[in-house]
Parts: sequence; structure tokens; C-alpha cells
Amino acid sequence: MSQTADQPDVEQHTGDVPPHRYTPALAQQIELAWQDRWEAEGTFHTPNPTGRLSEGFERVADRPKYFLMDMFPYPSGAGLHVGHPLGYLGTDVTSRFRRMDGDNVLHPMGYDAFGLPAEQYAVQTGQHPRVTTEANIAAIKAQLRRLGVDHDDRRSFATIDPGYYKWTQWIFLQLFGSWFDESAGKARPIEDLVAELDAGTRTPTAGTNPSGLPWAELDDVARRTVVDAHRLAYLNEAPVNWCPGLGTVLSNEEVTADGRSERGNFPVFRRPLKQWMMRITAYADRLIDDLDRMDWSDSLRLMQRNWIGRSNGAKVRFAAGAETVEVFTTRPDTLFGATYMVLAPEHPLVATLTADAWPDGTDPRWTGGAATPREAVAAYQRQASRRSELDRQDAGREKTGVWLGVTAVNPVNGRELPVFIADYVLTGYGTGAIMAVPGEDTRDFEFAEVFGLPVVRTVQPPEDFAGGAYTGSGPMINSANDEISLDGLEKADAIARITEWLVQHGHGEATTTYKLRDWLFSRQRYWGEPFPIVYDENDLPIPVPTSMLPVLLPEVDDYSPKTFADDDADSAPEPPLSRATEWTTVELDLGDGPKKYRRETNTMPNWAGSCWYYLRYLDPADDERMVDPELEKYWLGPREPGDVGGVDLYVGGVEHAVLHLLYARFWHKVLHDLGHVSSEEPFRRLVNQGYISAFAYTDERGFYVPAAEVVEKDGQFLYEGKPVNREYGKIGKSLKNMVTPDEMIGAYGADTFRVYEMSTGPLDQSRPWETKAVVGSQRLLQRIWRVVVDEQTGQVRAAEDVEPGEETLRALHRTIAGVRDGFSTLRFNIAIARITELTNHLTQAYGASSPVPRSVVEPLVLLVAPLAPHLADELWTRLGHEGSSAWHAFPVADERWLVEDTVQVAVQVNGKVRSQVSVPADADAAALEAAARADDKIAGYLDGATVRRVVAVPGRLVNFVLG
RNA sequence: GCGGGAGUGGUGUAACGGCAGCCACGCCAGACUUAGGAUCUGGUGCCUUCGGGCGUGCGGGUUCGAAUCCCGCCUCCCGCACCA
Repeated sequence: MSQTADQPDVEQHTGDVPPHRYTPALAQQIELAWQDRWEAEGTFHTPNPTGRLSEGFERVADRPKYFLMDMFPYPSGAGLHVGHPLGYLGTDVTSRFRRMDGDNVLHPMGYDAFGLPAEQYAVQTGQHPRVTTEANIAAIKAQLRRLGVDHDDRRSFATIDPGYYKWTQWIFLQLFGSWFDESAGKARPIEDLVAELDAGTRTPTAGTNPSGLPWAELDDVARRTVVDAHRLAYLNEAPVNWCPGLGTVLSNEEVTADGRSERGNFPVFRRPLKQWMMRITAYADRLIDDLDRMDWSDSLRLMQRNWIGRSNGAKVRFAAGAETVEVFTTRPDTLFGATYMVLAPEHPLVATLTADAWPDGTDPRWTGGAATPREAVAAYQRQASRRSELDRQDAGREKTGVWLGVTAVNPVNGRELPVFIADYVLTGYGTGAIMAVPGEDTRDFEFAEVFGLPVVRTVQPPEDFAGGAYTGSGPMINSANDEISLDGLEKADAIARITEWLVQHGHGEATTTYKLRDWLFSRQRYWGEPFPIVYDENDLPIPVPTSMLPVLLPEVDDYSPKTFADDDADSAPEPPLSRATEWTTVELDLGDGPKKYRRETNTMPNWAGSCWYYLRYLDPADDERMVDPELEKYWLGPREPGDVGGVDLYVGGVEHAVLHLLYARFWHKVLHDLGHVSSEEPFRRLVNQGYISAFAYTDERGFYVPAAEVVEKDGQFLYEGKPVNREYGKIGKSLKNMVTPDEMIGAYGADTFRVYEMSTGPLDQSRPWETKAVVGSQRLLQRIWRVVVDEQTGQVRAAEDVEPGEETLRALHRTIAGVRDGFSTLRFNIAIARITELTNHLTQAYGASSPVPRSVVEPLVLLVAPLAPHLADELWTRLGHEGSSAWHAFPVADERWLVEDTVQVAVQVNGKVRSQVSVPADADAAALEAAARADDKIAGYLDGATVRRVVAVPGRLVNFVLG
């Protein structure tokens, strides 16, 4: 371990410290011994109600269950810093507290290990990803053990274990084997669909039957194609996010707003490719609506709501020559104000709509300088396709576009609307076409200004309105035809009326659109779960029978991905598994005799393994089932009818707000629909822990200097005697401000490190790291130790025959109440403050060596046990108890000692505190007032003044309002 | 631009609408010490003529009473961003 200026040198002073002091060296010794003992005795084994892990359940059968967990770590090889354990310690303290307080607590931990970063790390180090990943897992496991966390180690696994990914593949087959029945609002087995199609009670969903022939007239292959297009996991040829720098395609959630890969920051291009998709959009409504049934933070729910992006509106059809252009709008009430239309440059109707020649007198601004509409459109499309995502999304850019040379007809008033293409309309949203209402839409107004298009106002702006698009509320104007008038109506009524009219006349209908897209599920990488899919001679997908799972990831000579120049948009993905020629074809007997099949060579994204791992903790060794339904019901089932169920407390970083948390909810809902789980949601309560950052320092050249060697002097920061600039940022090697748990544990012990991390604020709050402040937590633990153990003799100071005084009893019970409050609200800092107060009180009341009442010492040890479990267990056994305190009942405050006999009450005059009076705790308002008036100081203020009013709040204060 | 959250000592933080700053770091002083980066004790918001005055980003409001509730503004953080 490196020595740095901030760390105390333990060895230097051991010569003259008392022989039985709680020193870092003693802490180490105690901690290692207890960690061994907990493991040997299975202290933290949690019994299941049934099955393989049910031994000892009768001991906890009458306890309520409590399932809490962390977002499991991803062993990247970069190493843990002091910020990483924050959440793990938060759940650990909670877990230990709830176990002591009478819950059957499940607190497991596993490892997310497939995926890009692990593969990249392996490529860098020239080793097989399994080798590096397993080494990294072992390292993290050892670090967690050294922190003293209470995970049930029998339930641990990694997503790369064949026994685990067998069931990841099984879940994929569940998704492949089902479809979303819109009328039922849920997923159903695909066999039901086939049966209903056969029976003629259902027709294929729109867009799934390219031939258009009736089901009965389709041949087998055509039927399979139709059915495949209904599945929740389906193959689709569509523009996807192709990232040449990573050599793989990515999901929308993995691409940043400026069109780059979240991982590695490489450019991403839209490119049509045939890929596996997950039909998450079918669940958009339930994913939004059920957010309100869960205990998640408002901000997180909002992020999911925004990502799903539901908007209610209407589809409206406009006739354009022989064609019909369908638009989506959230403001059908402004239909009378539409003065032109815009299609996305990639809209499929552009080619058919485009005119051969410009009509006479065409505004030169509309032509893009081209001789014909076709030339103008071709040029504009080319320009739009070359434009990067970043450019295209720059809202500040001047609007561009060209006219197609044709018009469409507004169904409400017959007005001829010129039809443009412009890149401010996006292909992927709504119908890829809009009606433009410059009077009430800012973007349309900007376009209208550039192209000289008319503006018709349909909402009355206020008198002082400055001009431009008016997006506020107001009565409708200019909105009437022979049959309908919206004039005078407010927005909501107007939308209802016009929608009704559109439906009556066949011009449109109410509809809902979403920003959420289906989840792109294939990756062209080696280090992931293989798909349990093979292809037959028709190139159609066939599921591998569950009896043949898992489909093992084959060993290959070259597992590195085929990557390309970052900006090589025309490159094509090449899955590493396609090079495993032995593996790619396989002879199987799938019912009609042994045949050759071609394997799917894509792998799953690393989100797959993390989508359902919480279920596997219930029994990771179950080889018969993904999860035993009885265990799922016990640990995750609804607590009462209408409850969503799920993990009782899930702690993790906010960076997974729309990735892991959305995908996992989707899978869980599918599993629920198919009857595999009783709960409707995976995570009932979710808390985002804060981040720990640290100061970093730059010298006069702007280079970072080692933060640990910077000293502060008179408000200045010095490195090697020279002033440096202080910055604040992420902990890491690049800022030279790395501090690791191992260093802190080496210098102070795990308990001190735990107490320090928990003392710096509520769990969900971000905070700075400050090594020099850790000593405060060490001093606290030393004082607690000293209250129990005589530092000179090593004798236990607790004595049965010493009765605590009243003040000590009050201090104890106030502390119990405060610590409970802190633990149950994840504000561990409050619990630690109360424990500190009690410890300081005992230190003062009983000195360094006189006996301390056992009736106070024991509760103190139990109170601190969730925070500093090694120290507590050591003291607990020294106090004469057998074994760990982990299962001992947590102290309960006695109300008797929480209420005071007499209370100090503030006396205010005109709202300012002028004095204090001591009154009986149950004194009523009149008695309070009398006591206050009797106070000399107050009498002085009241003398000669008119008391206009007296406010007396029993137990709180008296306020005299003078006239 | 839209949406959300937050602004309290030198620092991390704490305060059912009721005595602002619990607890800790740091700092100051003292005790024990050859010594102190150990331990223990006391002090520590700002100003002060030592009476007191002023203090929770700024300005208003509600209230007997506001860090807390309401309105406006400023600053910072987060999310989304031409989403029709």
C-alpha cells in the first residue's frame, strides 16, 4: 500500500498507545476473524420457504420478508475506488438493521459479466474475456468480503455462467414464443395466435402479411413469415444504429443525443440491416402507467416517462392527388390554421408525390435552385442523408426544405396546401409527416418565415402578444366551416369536437404515438449470450428446444470484433461467431428427422443478463426452472391485491434510468403475462445512491498533480511548496485523485471506512470525498470501544450492578429512536450523529475506567452493529454473548424515557426569542402563559405594553404579540 | 428552449411551520506529555461600543411565527432537446 501524506502512519506510535486500544491493527485483526467466522457459520444464509435453500426456514417463518439488493457490479478491470461501495454499504446497513429488527432479509449479490467493456478489456490485455472477467469478479468479491457486507454467498452467480445464461436464453424463447394481443392488452403464447388465425377468429395484424392474401390461402412459409412478424422477439430489416468503431449495432438507448456511442464515443450511423428486435413498444402504456404504482423518485419516473414519450393526438389524412398523406398532430384543434405540409426527406411517398415540373411563377425560395422538383428533391435528400445527427438536431439552425411541386387538400376547408420536404420533420416519429400551423407552432413559424408562407391564427393571442407563433392558451378563432365551428372553444373542447368530426367524415381518428422505439437486441460481438435460434432452408428462424439449452458460447481463435474506421458508414457488421465455422452449422433433430441448420451468429446485448438477475437470486442452482413460482411469490409477489410486488429496495446509479430499468421492467411484464411470475414489476422501491467525487489539483501548466500530496496552508493549496488550482470531479486515475477502499481499509479498517461513508450524508446525496475527515469516524469507534473495554487492562467495563441515571436513560432512548429513524429512512448520517451523542455522553458520565451500566452498553453495541458489524460482534462476545449480534433483536425505545417531565420552552416577544422558561411537559396554554409572564426578562418587555395576542403552544413556545 | 431538483458557518451536514446550525472535519485554547498528526476537556455563524444587533442565494407575500408554504428573480446540478 502506498503511503500518502493524509494517512496516519500506524506503526510509528504503537509503542506508547494503551495496550488495548482499538487501533487500525486491532481492527484488521478483528475484522478478518469475524469475516471468517460469519462465512464458516453461515451467519448470513437466508432460508427460502421451500426447496434447496429452505433449511432453517422454521426459524424465520413468522417474520415478514424483505428483499433488498444493489445493481450488481460490472467487473471492468479498472478497479474499485471509494465511490463504488457507497450503495453496497447502504443496502448492507439496511439489511443488517432489518434482520435485527425482525425481517427475513434477502440480500444477495451477483456479477454482470457479458458485454462490450469486458470484451474490450480482454482484447487490450490479450487474454480471453472469460479469463479477465473471472479474475475481475474474484477481485471484486474479495473487496466486498473485506468490507464486511452480509451477502448470502450461496446465491451468488455471474451472468456468464452457463447455468445462468441457459435461462436468459429460455426467456428469449418465451419472448420469441409469444405475441402481444392488443385487445387483451397482454402477451399471449404464439400458439394461441396460430389457433385463432386458423379458426378465422383473427386476421393478421396490419403490416404483417405482405402478400395480402387471406390466411387460409397462404402456404407454410408465408404463414410462418406472418406469425414471425407478430412475435415479441422478431427479425426486422430497418434502419439501425451502426457503429463501425465498435463493429456492432446499438440500441437507441446506447446512442447519445449527438449521435455517438455511449460506450467509447464513436460515431453512429443509421443504416438498414436485418436485426433482432424486442417489441417493447407494445408495453409503452403499461410501462408509463405503472410508474405511478411504484415507490421511485419523481425525477426517475419522469425520465422514463419522457423516454417513452407518449403523446395523445390525432391522425389526419390529407388528399394529395391520387395519394393520401397521413399526419400526426397533438393539436388537431388548430387544423384550420394549417397552411402547408411537410414530409420527412425519407418519407416513402416523396417519390410518388413529386411533380415533374415547377408550375409557372413558383417562388424561387421553394425550389432549392433546381430546374425540376425531382432534381430539387434528390439534391435535398442527398444533403439530408449526409448531415450528421448532431447537425440535424441543432434546433437553432435555419429551416431548410424544398417544395415537391404539389399540393394537398385540407379536409376541413378545402384549402390547397403546398407539400414540402424538410429535415426538421423526423422520419421516426409519428407518421413522418406534419400539417404545418405556423400561427401556433414555433418550428412551423420559422419555416414559414424563410419560405414566405401564410400564417393563419386559430387561437386568440393576448393583447400584448409580441408576434410569432402563439403556443399559449386562448379561445379558438377562424375555425369554422359549414358543418362545424370551433370558434370560442378552449383547447380541450376544440380537440374533442374536431376529432369527432374527422372520424365522422373518415378524415382521421384519435391516436397516441410514442418516442420509444422497439429494442434492437442483436450485437455483432463475441462476448454475449448466443441466441437459441437456428435457421432452416427457408432462412426462417426456429427456436432451439429448451431441452437443448444452454446454447454454449463456442471457443474461437479470434474473438475480437471486426471493427472499422470510425467514420466508415458503408461498412457492414461481421459477427465473430460467424468465423466459428465448426459451430455455425449444426445437425439437429427438431421433429422431422436429423437436418442441417444454420446457427444465429449474433449475440445478445449485455442488458439481457441484467434484465432478470433478481429472479435468479431466489435459487441460482435450480436447473429445472428459471425460478420456482413459490419462491417468486414469497419474495416478490404482491403484498396485497393491486400491489405491483417486486424487490423491496433496489439501490443503484441513476445512469441506468432508461436502459436497464426499462428493459428489466419490460421483460418482467412479459413473464407476468405468460404466468411465470406473480409480480407485475421487478422493483417496487428504487433509490439512486449519490456519487462520491473528489478534489483534484492542477499546477501552473494545467497538469494534474497527485491530490493526496497536496497540502492546504492558510487557504492556499500547495504541491511541493508551489500553489496549485483546486478542481472538483470524478475520482479516477486521469485526475490523479484516486482513493481506493483497500487503502482506507488498510489505514483504518473496514468499520471505520463504513462509518465514514455512511456519515457524510443521506444515501441519495452526492458528496465529496475527504480523506482527512475519516479520522472522525475512527475516533467515534475508538470511544465506543473505550466505553466497553478498559484500554489499560482489556477488561470489560460493563457492570450489572450499576444502574444508569435518569439522564443516561433519556440519552439512550432518544438515541434508539433517532437511530431507528435514520436507518429506516436511509439517512445513516442521522443515526451516526445520535450514536455519537450517546457515546460522548457515556464518555463524560463514566470517565475512562469506571464501570458502565450493562443495560446501556449492550444497546449501544447493538445500535452500532449495522454500521460497524465487526466491532459490534467483537464487543458483543466480549460482553459474554455467544456468537454474532446479527440476529439479536434491535433495541426498542421506551416511550417513558422519550417524554420529559419538564421542558424548556422558548418565550418570544413579537416573534423574537427573549427568554426560556422551564415548565411541566404537560402544561397547558394557560399555565405556559403564566410561567412566561412570571419570567423577569419577559415581565420587563411586557411592562407598559399592550399585549394584543398570546400564542401558547404546549411543549413548544409562548409568543406575546405586543400592540 | 422545455422539464425536474437544489441553494443553510471555512467544509460535509442537521432542524413535525415553533429556540437556525445537532453530529463531524477543520480551526483556537487547555490537560496529560521529552514530544504529538494520539487521547481527553472547553471554545468556534457574522458584527458589536458587550446592552445587543444581524443572519438559511435575492426581492416580495401568507402567518402570532418561515430555512421550511406561495409568487417573482438569480445561480448551480440533472434529464430531454426541431418529438409535431
